[in-house]
Amino acid sequence: MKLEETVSALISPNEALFEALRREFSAVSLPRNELVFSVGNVARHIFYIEKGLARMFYYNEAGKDITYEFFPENNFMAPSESFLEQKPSPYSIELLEDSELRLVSLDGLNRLLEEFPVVEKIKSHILAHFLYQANRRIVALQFQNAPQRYETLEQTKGNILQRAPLGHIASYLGITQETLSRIRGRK
Amino acid sequence: MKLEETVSALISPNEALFEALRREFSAVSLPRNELVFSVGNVARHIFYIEKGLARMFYYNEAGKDITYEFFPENNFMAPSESFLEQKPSPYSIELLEDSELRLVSLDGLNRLLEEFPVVEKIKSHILAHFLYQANRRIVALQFQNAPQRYETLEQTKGNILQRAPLGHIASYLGITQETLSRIRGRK
DNA sequence: ATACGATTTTGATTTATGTCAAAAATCGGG
DNA sequence: CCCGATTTTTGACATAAATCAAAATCGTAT
Repeated sequence: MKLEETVSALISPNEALFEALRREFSAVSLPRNELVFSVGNVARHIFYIEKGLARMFYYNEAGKDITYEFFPENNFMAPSESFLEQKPSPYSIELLEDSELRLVSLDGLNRLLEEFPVVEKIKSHILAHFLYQANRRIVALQFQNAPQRYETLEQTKGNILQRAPLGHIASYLGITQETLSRIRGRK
Repeated sequence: MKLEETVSALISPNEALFEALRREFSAVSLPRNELVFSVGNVARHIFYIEKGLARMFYYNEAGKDITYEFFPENNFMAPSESFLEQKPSPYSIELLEDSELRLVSLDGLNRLLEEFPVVEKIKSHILAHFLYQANRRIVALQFQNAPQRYETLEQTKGNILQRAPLGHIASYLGITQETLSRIRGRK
């Protein structure tokens, strides 16, 4: 079970905790194109993606579909602000491949936190990890040009390039798909 | 004491904890232009800025000084990844105004965490807050044009516009100072 | 294997923003 | 209060990337 492995890497293993995790995290297999969470709702779950690929996206003022982030297997994924603050999310999440997910509800997470205070550390770790990713993203968007950002993505999440459609990758990079196609062409 | 107020807003107050905070967070007043932390070092402190204004910045490959973030009074501030993972930081922090800071060392923080497990919650809160900020930043940089980003900054951190020099604001927005000057001119 | 729709590429043109240079305004120390 | 240094503005031009349009390619269901 991938979730267990990820958790083990964060804290010293503990069988009682693992049992609780198995109890609180339900497993579900969903097909490609499934909308796992949709805009306007309050997030009621945190997901862990054991297999497959998902993307979180939003529609900008012009109504354009913009990919905010990709989540390949072995990652936690959630509209964090919506989930933690229990407010409506501007983002949706959809699957780009047939996927296997684990999900925990807010109640489930709170039970875990109460029973195993060490879970707060896992939470910190996950948040910190999200934050580092976001930081790198900002640096890239702030002062790299399009080919450099593509290069950066290739280095950090190379497999996404083969797995996600062009348009999604382009909006993730903050460019149009025509520009991305040209960048690819020149290499 | 501002730090206490901020902490009180996050968890239910507790005099013993406050006393420990006073013990572990030293206070220091520093003048404008002071370099509080510099690139290449491993961060040994987390700062809380009670009064004044600071900025975190880095030099990109072209050697250009780029402002990554501004920290006005009543904010926690740190090269988080460097501090939490104890590795060298690509960022420096300098004061843009005479400031009053509180700072806690990693040891100090660990003592607090051990003595008051609830501090882990404060940590999660702070990380979550940083993450939300970063998320908004990414959305702005990903698909807003320069005037829109300026507008967004005006709405979210309007006072910075009067307090920080043009060049720093421009690099924060991912544009040149000439472009920023023109945006201001047209309004 | 074929055909249709979706995705990607290519081309021509426009636009936003960068670059380089110099003038104007502002700031801070003596 | 004044002067040199720094910061901001303005101008002319260059360039990266957007837009609009159409052609080519790919993937999938029949």
